[in-house]
Amino acid sequence: MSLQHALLATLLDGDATGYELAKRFDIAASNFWHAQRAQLYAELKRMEDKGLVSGETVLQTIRPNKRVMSITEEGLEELCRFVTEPSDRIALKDDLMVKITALDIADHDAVLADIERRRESAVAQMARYVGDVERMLHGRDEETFVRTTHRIGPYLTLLRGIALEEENIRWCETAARLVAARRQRRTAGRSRTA
Amino acid sequence: MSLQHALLATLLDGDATGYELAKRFDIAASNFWHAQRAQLYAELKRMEDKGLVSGETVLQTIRPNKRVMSITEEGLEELCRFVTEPSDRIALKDDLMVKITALDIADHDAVLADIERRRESAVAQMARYVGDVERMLHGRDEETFVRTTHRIGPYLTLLRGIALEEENIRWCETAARLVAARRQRRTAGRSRTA
DNA sequence: TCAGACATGTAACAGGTTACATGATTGA
DNA sequence: TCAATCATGTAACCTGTTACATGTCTGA
Repeated sequence: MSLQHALLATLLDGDATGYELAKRFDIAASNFWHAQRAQLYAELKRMEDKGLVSGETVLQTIRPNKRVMSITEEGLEELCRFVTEPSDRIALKDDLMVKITALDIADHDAVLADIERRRESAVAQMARYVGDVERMLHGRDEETFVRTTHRIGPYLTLLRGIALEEENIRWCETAARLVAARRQRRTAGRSRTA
Repeated sequence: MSLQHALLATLLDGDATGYELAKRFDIAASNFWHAQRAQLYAELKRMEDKGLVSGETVLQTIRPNKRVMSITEEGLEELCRFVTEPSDRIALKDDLMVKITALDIADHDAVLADIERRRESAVAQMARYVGDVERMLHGRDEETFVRTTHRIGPYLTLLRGIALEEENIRWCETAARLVAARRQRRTAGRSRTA
């Protein structure tokens, strides 16, 4: 299982509580992983038992106490080992594509609305990624950035996120066009036979 | 859960045994879903109990007997209902991106090899999809095809698969270039300080 | 002769989701 | 006043993976 590895990689950005980590993970890993908060707490506990992370309780007065997790030497080693292992194939589940497969037996308007929702969220997500990249480059061009930065990993995953969303948007537009064209045909056919 | 819906959609291509369905699913849904054979048998049984599919046992002599599943009226209705529902967000887990995130702490050569493997499988997968599209169009141009075919759903998911793989290939090339550039820098730095 | 296709399934385990419980503080 | 943020966690349940069991036929 590599949610553990995903969490270790996220901790490279600095120590965090489970709560903070969940939010960070949701942003930083949004284009390649997703996990529930409830899952993180359980996973972090297991990781602590294994010695991959260590948690320190910070007492607070007006807020509930928190446990700040940090990656240990062993965690770092385990992450290194994982990074040099060959990867599995991408696991994905896309509801919309199931609907698209069965599109022809159902109401086209509902599917068109669904495609439009997907397009809109892709546009929004892409804008976020573009902003992140600009903040990361901080005025430098890519070549300079790659030469001078401490870590290029997060930059590369952002590029991926942008490319993925662009592709998403393009596909949504094509699909909407073709489905709409077909709906016309069906409607025309219906009025002819009516 | 919508593995059930994914299976119903796959059965629109015709009746099938669990075994056949698993193979079909692996090909037709390869760019948006993946399921284990063991899971299908369990799921099909549950679907039969619900009345979404009906199975007929076919006795065979030289082969083990088989159960051919077909979608029922109720299954069709349930699928229609599902298609008009709004979709969830895409769920994906990509190991490689976790590795890329943590790339900077580990051996770059291993990651480069991993990126290259990903690129190669994307190239192969794309070639398969392109072949599928050609077989589907069967000499017709897109406009004619969309006007005359019985189902456009499978065509749209194929377009998506192709776009996804193209994007994959492009990203792999960019990432490999940037990681290689950085490895050079590191190696140069090392020899300077040695 | 050996791998792979055909064909179905179970059992054990690992991973993931949803709902619930608690409760103060802060900003709209 | 209402929703959101901070902060942690449990319990029940649902999904998904891996390994195992069985046995013949076909082609390389």
